[in-house]
Amino acid sequence: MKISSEPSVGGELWEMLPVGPRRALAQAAASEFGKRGYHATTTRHIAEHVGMSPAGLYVHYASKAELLFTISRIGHESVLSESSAALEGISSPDERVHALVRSFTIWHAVNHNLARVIQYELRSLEPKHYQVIAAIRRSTEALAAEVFRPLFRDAESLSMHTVAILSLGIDVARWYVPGRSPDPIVLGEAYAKLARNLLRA
Amino acid sequence: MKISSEPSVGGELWEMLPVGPRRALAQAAASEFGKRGYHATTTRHIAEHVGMSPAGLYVHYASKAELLFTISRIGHESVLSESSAALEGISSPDERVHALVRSFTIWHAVNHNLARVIQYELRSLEPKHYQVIAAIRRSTEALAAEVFRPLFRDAESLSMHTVAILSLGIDVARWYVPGRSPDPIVLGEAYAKLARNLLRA
DNA sequence: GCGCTTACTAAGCGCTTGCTTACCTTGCAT
DNA sequence: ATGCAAGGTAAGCAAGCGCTTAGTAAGCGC
Repeated sequence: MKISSEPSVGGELWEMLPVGPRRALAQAAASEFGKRGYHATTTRHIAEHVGMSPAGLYVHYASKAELLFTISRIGHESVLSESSAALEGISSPDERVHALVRSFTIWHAVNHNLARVIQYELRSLEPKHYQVIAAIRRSTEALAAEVFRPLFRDAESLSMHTVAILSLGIDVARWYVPGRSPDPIVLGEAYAKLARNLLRA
Repeated sequence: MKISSEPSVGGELWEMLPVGPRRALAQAAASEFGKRGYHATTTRHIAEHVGMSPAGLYVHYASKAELLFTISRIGHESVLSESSAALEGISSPDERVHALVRSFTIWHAVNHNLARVIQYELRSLEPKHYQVIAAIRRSTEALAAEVFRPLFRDAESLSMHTVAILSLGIDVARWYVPGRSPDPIVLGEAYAKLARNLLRA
């Protein structure tokens, strides 16, 4: 049943936005926010990135905050859906751990710029936006905990190991440098093995 | 020889600054930068935090950037010295790994606010300041690699495992919440065991 | 007592910020 | 042909920013 659509490592990230200025602005904002941080990035930076006047941005987005929200939502939904997709058809607990960690790590390596935004700019979201994002994050964490649960007895130990393994993937966004760091797929495979070592207590 | 001075978990962090407004301002800035981020924090926030007028800050620091540099340097030097101190008198490779990870993790949990600044505001440093900070970071990473080296054959594997284990400690700064998260010492002990599991390949 | 340094404040300057306004095209249904 | 919505620009506004200036008050050596 996986003939027509392979996982294809982060291809259709921006597909939920129409081709055109709305998508281009979101991509530009993701790039700039990821490089400089939300508060250090000006609307003029973003506009210039797409070759538009500063005012042109407001034809497509109501505010800089809405741009951050859009980006953050797309990123979080992508992580969740790719993690979920990676588990499809896999039933062995060990293999499920492997598939999840591998997918999660690869996502943060391939999309390290966007990952920085969604992981480190949560506090820059407006309260109403944050609530929406937080809900998606809870789903992702719940999915991970569900995958790791078969390997644990007590909830406390499960919780700590879940946090630790997600930490490994998330922190990739902080240190990953395209040229100097390992290939995403190599890294994902290595981290998946690391996680399985970590989980045999 | 350890009669008078125990490690004492992050006690003398600010002692290199004289008691008084200079120290108070640094602590206030660390607190505000950690909470809101460097670029979202204004000099008025910091001044208000110590009950001073916005202009009073500039009697003790030349700029907001110098405040960030001072904080970052103190934090990085503290991590390095505490990590180094934790290894004193320990010769068994396994125990050295345990001591380092334990100390590193505890530091990031106890000082999670300052840790956020030193780990996530590197790009906010001015180029000249960054060079100084980067040198300290290289020392810390070298220390960690030295501790892990006895357990590895090839340099590539050592490098990846070093990054991964430091990731665990650093990412504590991102998610740690004083009331809801484990006690720093408990967490440090747990993560040290995690790291030893991780390192038996 | 005097002069000088140190620590601080009130006021505000120059600049940048996010965003708005007024206007100008272009494409297209009627 | 024409009316009009959609997408863009030039100019600029109000607010907030880091930081400076001018002045005050207290402490201290002599």
